[in-house]
Amino acid sequence: MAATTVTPAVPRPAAAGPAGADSVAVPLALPLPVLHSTVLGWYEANARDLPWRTPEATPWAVMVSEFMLQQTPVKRVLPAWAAWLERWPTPADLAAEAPGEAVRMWGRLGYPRRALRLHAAAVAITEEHGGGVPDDHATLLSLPGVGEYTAAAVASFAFRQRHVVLDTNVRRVFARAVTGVEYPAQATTAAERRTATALLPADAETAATWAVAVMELGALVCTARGPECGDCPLFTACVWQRAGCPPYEGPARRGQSYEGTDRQVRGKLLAVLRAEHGTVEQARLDAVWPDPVQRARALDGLVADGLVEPVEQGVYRLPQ
DNA sequence: CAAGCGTGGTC
DNA sequence: TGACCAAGCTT
Repeated sequence: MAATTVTPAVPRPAAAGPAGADSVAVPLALPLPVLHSTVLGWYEANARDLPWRTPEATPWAVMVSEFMLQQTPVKRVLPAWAAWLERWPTPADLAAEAPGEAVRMWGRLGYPRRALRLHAAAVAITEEHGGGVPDDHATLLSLPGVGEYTAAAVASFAFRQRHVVLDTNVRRVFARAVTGVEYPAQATTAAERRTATALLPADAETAATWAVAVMELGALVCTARGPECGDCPLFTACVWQRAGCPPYEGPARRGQSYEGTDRQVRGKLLAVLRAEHGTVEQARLDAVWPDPVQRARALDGLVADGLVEPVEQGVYRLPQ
């Protein structure tokens, strides 16, 4: 079958060259409609049964899931998400509480600044947007803790709109299937965005399902390590596969050291504060880490971030 | 824009 | 076992 050339949905300015000169050649050996039906069919048969994907899931429930899923695996999010929504079924419910309660409820999901930002987003929704999660991308993007990905995800998944949803899974699927490399670059490029735009179904409802379907393919089959190419619906079309699965070439991908870092100390300090419902004396915090310099730096950082509130000299608590 | 930000699991 | 990974955001 001949390779299909896909023209971007949003053409570049004419000044960039003759018409079509800047079109994105997508050497996927599949016509676009076949690509769509292949991935959508795979999704229908293989999608996980996740609670935030059910018709009963409110936009707020979808938004909470997106915050929690930022860098945290689905398995750990599932129970936390259910407990969160049980306690705070609407943005107003969360906004009515102290930010420290959000931090406490966040538990051990990691990156607790997300809890603070989710609380701040709930306050903004309640005070500035009539209590309902905004349905347009730009307004979503203006909320604390909502970046390009999360705004597109909420608009797409909760409101069934047509958006390019580029997360780490989608980027990896396109890197392999379309570009023919094992891993995408560290930062999202304009070329990636053009490719994703070119492949997005025209119909909004279809595009919304397409977005979650490609993500799911990346999460379940086209994984970072040990992809199950034998189970992949794009096996025969995949450019990386056709090239013989060449290994990643490029700069070493950044590792996340943790042992001995300020992050580890912050985690230990905050764990003490989370477990204590009142105030905490300095001595209890001093017990979590031997180095007083690093300990002080970590605590200062938590205070600067608003995750910890100094009450008086040597006494701290979660923010009220 | 590269670096910083938690926590747990995997190979 | 240490490096890498997990639906990113902010500065």
